[in-house]
Amino acid sequence: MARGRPPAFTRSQVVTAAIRVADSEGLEAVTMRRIASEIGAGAMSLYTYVPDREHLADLMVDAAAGEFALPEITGDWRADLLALLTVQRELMRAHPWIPSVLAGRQLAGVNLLRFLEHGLRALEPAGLPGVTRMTLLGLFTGFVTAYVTGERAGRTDARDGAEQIAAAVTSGQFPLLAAVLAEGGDPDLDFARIADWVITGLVDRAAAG
Amino acid sequence: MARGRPPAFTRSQVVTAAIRVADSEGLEAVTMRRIASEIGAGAMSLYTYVPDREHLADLMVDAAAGEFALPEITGDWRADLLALLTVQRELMRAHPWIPSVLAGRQLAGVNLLRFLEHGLRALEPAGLPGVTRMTLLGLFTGFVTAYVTGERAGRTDARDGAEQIAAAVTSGQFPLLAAVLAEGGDPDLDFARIADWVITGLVDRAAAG
DNA sequence: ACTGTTTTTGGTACAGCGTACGAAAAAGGG
DNA sequence: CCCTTTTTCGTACGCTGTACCAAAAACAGT
Repeated sequence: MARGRPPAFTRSQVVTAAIRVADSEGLEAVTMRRIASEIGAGAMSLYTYVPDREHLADLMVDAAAGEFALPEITGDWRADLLALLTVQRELMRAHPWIPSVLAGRQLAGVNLLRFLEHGLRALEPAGLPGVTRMTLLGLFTGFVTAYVTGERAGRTDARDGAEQIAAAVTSGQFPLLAAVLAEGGDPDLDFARIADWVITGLVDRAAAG
Repeated sequence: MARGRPPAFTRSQVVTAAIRVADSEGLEAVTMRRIASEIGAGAMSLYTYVPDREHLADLMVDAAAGEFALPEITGDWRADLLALLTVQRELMRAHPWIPSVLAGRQLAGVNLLRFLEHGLRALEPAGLPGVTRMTLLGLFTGFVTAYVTGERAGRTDARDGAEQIAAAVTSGQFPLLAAVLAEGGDPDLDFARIADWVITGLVDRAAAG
């Protein structure tokens, strides 16, 4: 068995290098040549392990998801879902490029399916039909994505697109926005609290029909 | 006044052409050369109207948002927010590439700020602090994005990544997922109902603290 | 030991990308 | 009529993904 020239690398090696580069330099730094040189391979050798660049990005997301252990199921669906969403948040905070790979698509890698299966288990005691549970889990992930995005924007927008907002506010076209920004106030809406609103609010109403 | 050679095109012309191409052939078909030839300009002439390709994408999102009129505010925040989210959904359905431009970032174009201002107005009767209102609106948008993404995935994944899911299901690693998929059942969770869960669930709990 | 067979490696090459640069063109002001 | 200002767009460069293919490296059978 094992005919042919033996592989000098592994798919996991490729994907891991790509994740490392994306984490430190952004997704646009992940080029085939760059990742190849990162592991000491020729550029074209990557194509033995990965069909193309787009597929590589998908594999990166799934591999990143695989880094995180899923919390035990306790049977308390509120707590279990909160724990799951907290892990998803950690995942996106650790790998800020994930939302842009996931955007507008729905991947089905093993580790992502693991998350989904876990969510279905957590939701079991709530007694909802299958389709509803699936839909809710998709929405939960959407919330986490939106929260993390807003969280990071709050940290960077202050320097980044601030002049655009400032101009808009001074223009007087957006009085409520201006008022809210003037009012300031610490965000201090911690993740656990909002996530609990989302979870409880949605599941309760879904159960009510 | 008006010194110098007069412009042969307008920024809006560029952005409109880019939107048309993105709508019919996807965002990756939006290249500088392509858009230029679309309006009959030389490739480099675009840079008079747009700083670079990334900025063009941002302008596309804002211009697309500008196509949609915002519904009247009635004072019933539940209905008003539902109407707003419905418009946002229409926007993303009309321009499926929007989520991938928005992913992981927070734009501040005039038309997007108009949406935000409108949401703040709709939320006024709910009597929430400014920061909370802002956060909720961000989450609502995240919900719409997730819903639309799931909606389209339901239509295309059946042909697209189905073999990946099928393999996972047959593997026996994901019993609950397998059960849910076997159970089938029409999604039939219409947007208005779920959006109302989200709105009411979140606002109620936010009001409760 | 030699000769297929099979697989991986990675160099070369190509089309297409964003865009820097600069000469030509087209307007108004003096 | 020329000077200044602005826009136009051809040319060019470095970078991208990746098709193609010869060379290399392993095993199987004789």
